[in-house]
Amino acid sequence: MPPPRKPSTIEGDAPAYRLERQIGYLLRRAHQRASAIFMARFAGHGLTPTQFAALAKIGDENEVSQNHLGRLTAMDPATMKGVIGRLHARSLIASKPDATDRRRTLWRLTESGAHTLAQALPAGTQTTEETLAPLDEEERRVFLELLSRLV
Amino acid sequence: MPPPRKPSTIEGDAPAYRLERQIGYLLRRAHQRASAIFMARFAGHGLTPTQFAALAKIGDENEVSQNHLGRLTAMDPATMKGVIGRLHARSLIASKPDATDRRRTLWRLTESGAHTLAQALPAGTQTTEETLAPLDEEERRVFLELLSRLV
DNA sequence: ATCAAAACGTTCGTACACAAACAATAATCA
DNA sequence: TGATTATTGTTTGTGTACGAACGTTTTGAT
Repeated sequence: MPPPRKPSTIEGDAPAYRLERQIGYLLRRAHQRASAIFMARFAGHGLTPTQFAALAKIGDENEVSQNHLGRLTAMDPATMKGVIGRLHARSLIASKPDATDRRRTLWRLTESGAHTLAQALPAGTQTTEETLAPLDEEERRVFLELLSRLV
Repeated sequence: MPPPRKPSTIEGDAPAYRLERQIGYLLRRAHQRASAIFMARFAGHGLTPTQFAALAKIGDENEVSQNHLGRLTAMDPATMKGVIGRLHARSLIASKPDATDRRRTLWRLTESGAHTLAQALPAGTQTTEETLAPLDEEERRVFLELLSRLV
């Protein structure tokens, strides 16, 4: 007669639900690590990942409304408001009302913002490089391909 | 003689830095999506991803100190404090002082917490399933393998 | 046994992330 | 045109995430 099955908390018996196998958990940890690498690389620039993303996209677009920028950078309006506010407080961006839509505020880089962005851009590339360091070239390609399909 | 390279902000010319190719950005978006799926699946249980992770690990460990639980679930002490506090406020967990180390607080599931965890566990598995839906079996295996090496 | 270093948990401050509700404006369509 | 619907941006509230500084307790090295 086999020994009775013990509850999963007993030593030597693996739990049924393995946290470290859930993608949600792994994505959270990978994102934590990527953010930490980013913050270290950008320490001298004083930019967070979302602030840098917003700055880069404003640079690309030249002029963009707040909600549209949120869609371009995957931030909801409430989050965007905060990010914009902090960039604006540092005079990295400036606004003007949209001439044809009085609901909109258009944002663009200031000279200082363009300068900050240009200075910071290499750190962006380096961050991706360092975050992917555990993988070789082929693995990186595959990983980015699969990750892109999960967003 | 090739045309001169224009600055990245000019129409029709792709920017040098592509936000949507940076893993940090992709990880943030994938994590956002995974969290949204989690919250939908766990709406009836009233648990966030971190709360569920903590509950599951306390269940595995039977009895665990606050900082140790933080290491098991990838939360720093300040974050752990908040998560523990909310679980405790709902009486899903209970504490007692560690007999041999007066700095420590040991946490365990209450009956209600064990019940809630048991009820919620299937939703955990379903969340991973739904989050990985865009990938086939082989792709999931590869993705989890690579992601595990990036945490 | 003592003293320095480490670990435990707390507090404060800043920054995402998002639901929900809201006023103002614009777009749509009957 | 006039009413309905959608979009833009704001506010409030809750929940991670983490740096930094702190008091208490334990550990380790001398």
